[in-house]
Amino acid sequence: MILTERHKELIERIGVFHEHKGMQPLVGRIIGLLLIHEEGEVSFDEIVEHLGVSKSAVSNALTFLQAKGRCVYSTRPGDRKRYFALKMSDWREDFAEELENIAEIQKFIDEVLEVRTDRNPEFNCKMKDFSNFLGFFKKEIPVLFERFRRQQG
Amino acid sequence: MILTERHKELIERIGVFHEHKGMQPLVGRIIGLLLIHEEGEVSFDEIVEHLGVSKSAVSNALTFLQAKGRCVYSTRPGDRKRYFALKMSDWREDFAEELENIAEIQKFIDEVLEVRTDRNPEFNCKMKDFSNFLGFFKKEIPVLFERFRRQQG
DNA sequence: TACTTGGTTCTGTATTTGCAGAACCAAAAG
DNA sequence: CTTTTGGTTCTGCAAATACAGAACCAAGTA
Repeated sequence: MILTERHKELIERIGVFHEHKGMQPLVGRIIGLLLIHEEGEVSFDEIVEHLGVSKSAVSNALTFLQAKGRCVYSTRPGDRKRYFALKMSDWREDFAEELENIAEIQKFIDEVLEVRTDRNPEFNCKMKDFSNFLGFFKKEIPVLFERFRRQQG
Repeated sequence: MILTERHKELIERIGVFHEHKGMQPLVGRIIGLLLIHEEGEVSFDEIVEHLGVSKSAVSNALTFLQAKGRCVYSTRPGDRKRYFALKMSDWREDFAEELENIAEIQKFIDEVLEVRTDRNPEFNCKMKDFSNFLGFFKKEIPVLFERFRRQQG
């Protein structure tokens, strides 16, 4: 597959987006390439060539993506190459996990409430309120997915 | 206020949590300290002493937190010190913003769908499905807050 | 057997990050 | 005016990051 300027520019932007989420630059670019590539499956050396980076960098980035469960590879009979693809099928679990991660702050809020005195009841009250919302939010996550499923039919 | 070992250890854990979100270490520690401190308002030099860091580092971290709108300071008559506090009142807006941020991936998914061919319809279909969910999710965010408000009465 | 292919692991390095320390500045106090 | 207080800005550096390049390895090929 030949990448146009538009493709390349979009890959860069997807890369930067993922950098902001804490991933290393190349990992984000690879996600972009795997999203954009027509077949959805891209060989190791195609990644090296399209992104213009070293084999070692690609090897490390792919190991990371596989460890995170965001990427898998398949092989083909009579072909030693590995063809890498995103696990798009897992978007529900991945997204739910992200939501639960941001709600993790509740654990800390609750621990803080345990060690706080009553000297600033208003502050404590707002924290308690936030904690209650986070508890509510976590319970609502599966409900949200269920409602989406029904709405889609 | 004197910080116990438990306080200090909790501040560290809150710091690491925020580091994972992409903040620099000291910023996370300061958030922890402001959460734990009884009065909720902490002077500049108290931060320096409790966290054992330099004035310059604290100055930069506080500037960052204020720019992000997560922190404000107040002053007291006849006292030139600034007392810093978290904007706990803004947790709704902050949390909503975080949710919208993680849903931002939809923009990229849609752009990718525009440039993709039909050579892998199954992959495209899963992406479309994800995009639809993200659209649904964004609309549901305010609904979620409203339902929480009613439930709390 | 030696050679190629496909990828991994090791070593070194340019760049970036995160902070310390000192110089600095503005406002208040003496 | 000089000194002190409270905080900011500038300079420099130690450590971490992210990658290149080379050595390396296992499995297949000639």
